[in-house]
Amino acid sequence: MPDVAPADAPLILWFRRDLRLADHPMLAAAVAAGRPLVPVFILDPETERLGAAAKWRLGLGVAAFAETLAALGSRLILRRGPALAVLEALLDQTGAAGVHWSRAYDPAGQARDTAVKAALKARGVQAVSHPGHLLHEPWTVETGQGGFYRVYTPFWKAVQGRDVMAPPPPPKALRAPGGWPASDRLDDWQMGAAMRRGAAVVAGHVAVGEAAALERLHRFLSGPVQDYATARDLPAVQGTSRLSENLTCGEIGPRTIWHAGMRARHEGKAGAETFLKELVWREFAYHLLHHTPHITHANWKPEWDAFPWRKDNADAERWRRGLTGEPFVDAAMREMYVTGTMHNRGRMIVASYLTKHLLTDWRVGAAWFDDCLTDWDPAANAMGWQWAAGSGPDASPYFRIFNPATQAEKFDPDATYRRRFIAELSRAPGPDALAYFDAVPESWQLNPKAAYPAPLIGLAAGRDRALAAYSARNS
DNA sequence: AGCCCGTTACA
DNA sequence: GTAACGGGC
Repeated sequence: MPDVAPADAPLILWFRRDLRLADHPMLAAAVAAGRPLVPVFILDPETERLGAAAKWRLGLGVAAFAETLAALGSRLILRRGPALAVLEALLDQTGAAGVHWSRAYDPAGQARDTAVKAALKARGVQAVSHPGHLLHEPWTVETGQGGFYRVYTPFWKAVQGRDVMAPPPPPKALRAPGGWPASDRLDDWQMGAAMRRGAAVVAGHVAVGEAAALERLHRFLSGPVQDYATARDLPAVQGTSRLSENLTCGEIGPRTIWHAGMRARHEGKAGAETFLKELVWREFAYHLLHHTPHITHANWKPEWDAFPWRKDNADAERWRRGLTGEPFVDAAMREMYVTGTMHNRGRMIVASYLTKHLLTDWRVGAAWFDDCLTDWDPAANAMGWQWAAGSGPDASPYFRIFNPATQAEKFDPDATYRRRFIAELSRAPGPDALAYFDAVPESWQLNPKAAYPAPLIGLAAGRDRALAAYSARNS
């Protein structure tokens, strides 16, 4: 639409999970428009619904981003309520010419954004959504037949040779409006309320903000990337970039990571290609989420609706508490409580154990990850759980059941990881193992001196039971 | 991005 | 005896 608003009418920049200055197409476009800018973060119902750890972590990101904006002579206005109502009030208060944001790809976010865009356009103001969260818009990657990809490897082949937009540089200054609209105080939002005791423990393991994210990227590419292909599988080793936490809040853009990874590959750094492939796994998850949004809540393959998953149950509660008696499983579950993240190897093992050995619905596990992960991502969590359960695309066949003991021998041969997180296995437990008891709810009444529990189910018996349930459904 | 068991090849 | 490999789950 033609821009007929007065020249000094500001633009509202609606920030969501894009809390950065660099590699930010929306911000670059808004700065180029030359108008005063009113950055806003809205605690809307969709954001309120985040899991405890994700919401707490997002709050830290918002605080850091507000400081970043302040250093540029701008501000981050905080408002709470349904997004459309908040934006309409801000439009009235500022006389803004329009609202810009970076696109969301999850079903709830998309539904919200579609309604907001329609309503704003009906008011006669600009409503512009921009790319930025992904390397490529999901609808632009197509198979030869014009469909979407269901299998990772062809997706990777389609994506690896594509040009990725060069990241726009960060703006040096942001033009302030003549006056600032009122802002809530972040502390009043209590975004960490649901974390209870856990926040104090997990706080020691986060790296918040754009500068911290870039530091992680550069540290990784200047060393650990060389061993990434093998070290990434060892949970006792810090062999990964750990950027998932920053990516999910948008404190770093995927295009920045892509170009840095490509440079490392050109420089002949071993592991760089494997690293790029992991970034493309994230991209693939969003591709699937866009084309099959039911992946978040329903079996991706509907024939799995007949499978007799157990709903939530006492075994699943033991799993949540890191008390299955299976050391690799419990170490990983406790790692999540202590650090807010879980090593990828651990995620595959605990998901296999819950869905196969404990025959429990993958949605029970996915819901727990929603609540506990500071790096929670709607696309990756859904794809990962369905991959593990066997109900997803490009999924492991059902019979691919992880054996936690075999996995431990292969990937944690000296038990460093298991002992790091399970106090009961050491006479002198280390700080991470003890921190678990400080992080969990007091109502669990856990104590590091208690005996480590016997396994919930034998590994062979659990495997046989899962295979039997599967073949009963297929005969 | 698995596991397990049977077979085979070779020390 | 044990490592490597393949097929079926």
